[in-house]
Amino acid sequence: MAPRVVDKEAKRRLIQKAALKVFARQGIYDFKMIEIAEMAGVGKGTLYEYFPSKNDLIVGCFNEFMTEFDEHVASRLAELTDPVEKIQKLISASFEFCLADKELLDTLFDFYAAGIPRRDGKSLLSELSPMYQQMIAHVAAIIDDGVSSGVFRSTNGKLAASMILALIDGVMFQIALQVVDANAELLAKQISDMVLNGLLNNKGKTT
Amino acid sequence: MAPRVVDKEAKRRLIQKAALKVFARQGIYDFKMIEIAEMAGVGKGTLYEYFPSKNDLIVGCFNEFMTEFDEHVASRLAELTDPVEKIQKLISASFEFCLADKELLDTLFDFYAAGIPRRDGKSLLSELSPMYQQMIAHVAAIIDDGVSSGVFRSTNGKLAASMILALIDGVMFQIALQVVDANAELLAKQISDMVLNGLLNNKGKTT
Amino acid sequence: MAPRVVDKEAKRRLIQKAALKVFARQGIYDFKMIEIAEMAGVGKGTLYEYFPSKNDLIVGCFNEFMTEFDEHVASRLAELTDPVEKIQKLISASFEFCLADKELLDTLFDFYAAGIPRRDGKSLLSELSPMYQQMIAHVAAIIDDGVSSGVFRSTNGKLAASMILALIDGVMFQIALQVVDANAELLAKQISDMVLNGLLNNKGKTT
Amino acid sequence: MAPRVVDKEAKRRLIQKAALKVFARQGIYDFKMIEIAEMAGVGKGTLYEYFPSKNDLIVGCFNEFMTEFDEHVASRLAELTDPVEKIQKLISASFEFCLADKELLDTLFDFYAAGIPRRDGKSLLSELSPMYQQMIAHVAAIIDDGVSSGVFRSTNGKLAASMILALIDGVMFQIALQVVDANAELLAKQISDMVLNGLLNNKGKTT
DNA sequence: GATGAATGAGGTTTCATTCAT
DNA sequence: AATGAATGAAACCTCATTCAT
Repeated sequence: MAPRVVDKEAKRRLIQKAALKVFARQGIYDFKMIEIAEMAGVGKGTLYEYFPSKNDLIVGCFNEFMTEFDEHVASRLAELTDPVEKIQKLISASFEFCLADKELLDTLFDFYAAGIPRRDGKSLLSELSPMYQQMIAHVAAIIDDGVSSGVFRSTNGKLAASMILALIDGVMFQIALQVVDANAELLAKQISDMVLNGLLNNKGKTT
Repeated sequence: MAPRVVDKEAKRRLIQKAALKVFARQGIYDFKMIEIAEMAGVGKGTLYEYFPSKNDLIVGCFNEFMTEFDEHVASRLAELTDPVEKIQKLISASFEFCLADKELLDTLFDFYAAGIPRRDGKSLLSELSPMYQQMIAHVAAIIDDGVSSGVFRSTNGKLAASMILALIDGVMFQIALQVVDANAELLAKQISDMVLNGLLNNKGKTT
Repeated sequence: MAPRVVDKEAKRRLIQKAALKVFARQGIYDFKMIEIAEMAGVGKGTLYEYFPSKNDLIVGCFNEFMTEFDEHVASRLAELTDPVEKIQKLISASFEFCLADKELLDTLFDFYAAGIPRRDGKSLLSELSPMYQQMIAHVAAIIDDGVSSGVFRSTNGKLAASMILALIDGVMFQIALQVVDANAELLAKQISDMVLNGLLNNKGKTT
Repeated sequence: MAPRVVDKEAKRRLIQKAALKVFARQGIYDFKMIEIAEMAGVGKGTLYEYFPSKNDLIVGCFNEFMTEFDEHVASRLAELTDPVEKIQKLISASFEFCLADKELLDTLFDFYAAGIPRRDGKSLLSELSPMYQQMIAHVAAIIDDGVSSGVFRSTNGKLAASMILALIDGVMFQIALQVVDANAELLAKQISDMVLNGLLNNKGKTT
């Protein structure tokens, strides 16, 4: 005699999954609500039971994406203590996550662009900036740690962290743009190499 | 016999300038044609004399942006011969250009996101991918040059070029996101440093 | 689970009825969609639920008109066997139908004009030509029948059928133009008389 | 020292000719002023030197058409005195004129439809109705003449005139619709035959 | 809770007309 | 007199959102 029980959380995720599929195909600006409804196999009205508006749906998907990304990376770094390993893992885990689902990657930069504060101070994804700031702080802590222990040369940890994340984002972008191959392992290795060793041929130099 | 004579090219640029201002404020998806017309001080119909459609206007502005960027960077590298200097100049010139006009920067990532190929192979800015590929090739040539002359350690030039451009893009994004300060000189120096020297404290090591 | 249930077919006809009223007042080229929406007592968007475009709405009304006309005439001829009676009935039934609703008549010639193939082979109402051809064939069969049975003098049935339909259309046009009175009975009688007896005073002639 | 002399009347006709070409291709509702300007090889502004508005251009072309038609028919009937010959000539001259220029024919029914008075009393070509009335009167006079002289059986001249013109219009329409062949001579003969002799096989009957 | 028919605000685009040259 | 660049009113059509069922 219990009323029909609906797992609201599950249906919400169903809709978000459908939305991400649509985003990947059309971007976050050109899709129609009906397309997501159809992709999810529900009625248009149902979307509004779970998301009060089109924008809320986009924001919801973005938040879900960021949460999962954070969790994924955090879980990978959990056991590590060596700063070098942590940086290497951060890079490889980021690629792992974003390349696991090609559709995510296509949408990532829509999210990124939508997170940039506009002249009027508004932006669709106003949460992106603080989230990004946190990531930088997190990585900066790793680097500062490495500098303290002498494994990294003395540098501004926050700035170095920025660079590392920038490099990851930039390469991810090139993958999405299809100007580099989506070879997660090779890229992660190469990035780690550049980040750690730089370009110059100064091995063995004594000056 | 002849009616009003106008410099169509100049007016076209006037409209593009106005469009970029509007893009910076509203993004390339949320603006209205009337807003650009008003910003440019012309009638709505006039826009359509110069750009056949809203999309063409966006594409036109993007092409203008890329052309100017290329020209700027090319002019800065023109006289240089040293690969290290070239890389340093590439980085600093990129920041110079993009930070000179804050409005451009806000729009850059809309352009970037709009250039990513969609599942159906179409994208609003289908020219971005080949243009980016060219930039990579150009930078790769510099690096290969440096490897040949022994100033850079042996590395895959194309991949390294990707990394450098990725780093620039990624940092630019963080500036737009307002998570790092828009200090062009400092950033360029820092990026050059990381690119050239890496993070590891290996000076003086002999193997 | 089910939302509002509506008889879509009935609403479609409602819209068509409203459209014909507007056509009668403004013609099929000068009306605005909002006018039909208001006449039908629905929202503008609703029109597009039932007709994908303005042109489709016009075409839909035309098809409805032709279907009803055909059905009306067919029903009137159903029981008849005598070719003379059939021709007379065809003429009178045509007038009956078109004069029953003055609004139809005003629109008929918009439809006719819109059915004429343009230089490029396209026309708004491309179905008119084959439909008309069928009508001719149908009437021609009646005439051929009458020629066989000797009640009509020997003649080209298809050509004679053309003439009869031409006469009906032409008179209908004059009624719409308000240069002859819309007296269906008198006109039908007069037309039948001309068609059957001609103008010449040759009764009693022996050669 | 005479200023540039422009034959305004000639240029006006040039524009009208161009307009009729465009009408034939697109109809009188779907064309654009620029199309006529280009067809005529003049600038858009020039059209407005000769016709104050788009509607005036249409009306001007229509008037030109009707004037030429009237003149053509009148000239053909000029020398005739026999009512039967006059009727035959009226029919053949009408076809002659309208089939001489296929483009005219395609536009004729746009003009006709545009001449039908709307519910609001307005119509684009308000002159059509009185002009048509005059034609009927003219033909009616011929018929009345024939009735007086005994060559036609007693009939309502005005009504018979209507029928004859209706028949001509109706057949012309079928030619435009491409459901009968544009064989002017055959059709004229056939129409004359039907008009004069009717369909019934009553030759030789003595009742 | 779920649905999709209905809606109308809103935005792109067209094009007749104007008028400076 | 001739022109075509500029204009903005006007109208089609879309689609997020609502809400009766």
